Amino acid sequence: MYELFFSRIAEKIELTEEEKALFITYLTPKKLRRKQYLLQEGDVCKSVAFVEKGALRSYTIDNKGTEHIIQFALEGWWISDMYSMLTGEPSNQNIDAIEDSELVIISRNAQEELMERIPKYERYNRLLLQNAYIAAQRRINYMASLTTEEKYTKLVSTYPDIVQRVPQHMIASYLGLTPETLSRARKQMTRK
Amino acid sequence: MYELFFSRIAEKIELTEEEKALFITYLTPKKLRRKQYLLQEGDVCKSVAFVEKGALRSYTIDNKGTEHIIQFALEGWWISDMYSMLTGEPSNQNIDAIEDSELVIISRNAQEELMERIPKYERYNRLLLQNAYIAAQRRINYMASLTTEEKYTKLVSTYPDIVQRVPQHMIASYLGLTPETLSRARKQMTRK
DNA sequence: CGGGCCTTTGACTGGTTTCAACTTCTGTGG
DNA sequence: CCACAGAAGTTGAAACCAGTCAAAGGCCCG
Repeated sequence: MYELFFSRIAEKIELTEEEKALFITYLTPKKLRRKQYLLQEGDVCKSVAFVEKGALRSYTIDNKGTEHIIQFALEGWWISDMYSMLTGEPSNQNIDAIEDSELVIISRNAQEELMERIPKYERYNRLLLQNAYIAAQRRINYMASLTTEEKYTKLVSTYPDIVQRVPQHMIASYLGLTPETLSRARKQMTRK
Repeated sequence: MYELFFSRIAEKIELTEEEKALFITYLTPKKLRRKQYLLQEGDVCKSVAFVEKGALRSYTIDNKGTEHIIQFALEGWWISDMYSMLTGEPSNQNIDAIEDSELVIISRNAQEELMERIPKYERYNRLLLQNAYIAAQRRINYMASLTTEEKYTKLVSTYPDIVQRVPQHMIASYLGLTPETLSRARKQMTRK
């Protein structure tokens, strides 16, 4: 249990056995069925989730009823609505499972305490956020500068596992396209 | 000197006088003229910059020669190419001054050492990154879900100072629009 | 005062969205 | 295990919005 969780942490910081034991007391496992919500719009987000197994997504729904996918999270990824968690305001996002999933949950308080008691974990989180921020900036850049085909190609090369496991209309949503447009772009590409 | 710098840090962590003194030994002031580069595409980014005064922007240039603004930084903001700094690879971004500016520079090494010696500063950076990441995610969401007019309106309400001080074609670039489209959108809006 | 940059405006083009119909796939219950 | 309903993906046609190209006007800076 928590194998992937600790192996991912070990990539960035070294925990002693005692620290690991302490860590475990703060963790809660959780299983989610496909299509089940982890967070619903209107709820306050009170934890972060690490994906041990499965696949989730976070998304918003605009006033026309269209979903906009903010993030996917496969094995080894973290997911939550940090804004809601930080401010205590109700979330405008939904998070649900794309496949049956197994998660490791850390509550907001647990997160704070862990960082207090194990400063290395604060470092871990800083590094994580740094990577997430860099990736987000890059995504913004791609959204503004790439053509439809290029966006899709870039996604395939960067996250092939996502493209394989996630339904195409969600990929389209993630890329800021309609399902029809993505379908047509893919067709175009196979002609080459 | 460094007034704004330390007052912004004080909003998130408390530094003792000794710590502050130590801090100062790691800081380098730098002035930039309007249009002067802080970082050019192809260079490796070796520091982060805090804006004491003035306004900067970071941007990429795509293969058609079009600029895409990634970020603005006014007084109190940080700016750098974190990816290049982290990896040591040449940057694909440019950073230059929109107005004559005064910066506080912290080199990559200084940054690391400061976080080692003053763990609170690591916390500060985590909090900073958290906010930056949240803002980036929100921007992605807005890019995908808002109309042209809504994007502009949102920017005006969120960062009125940016809209006032930055040329309109840069605002357009930041929003992922052409200058013409933004001009027309603004015209539409004044009719209401 | 002049030149260049920025913004605006117009006409045209092209890519994406929208709406609708049809096909294919999937998972759920009989 | 099959059948069938709903979801997902594909395709077509029409409408629309933003991009492109070109030109004119305005404004700031040297």
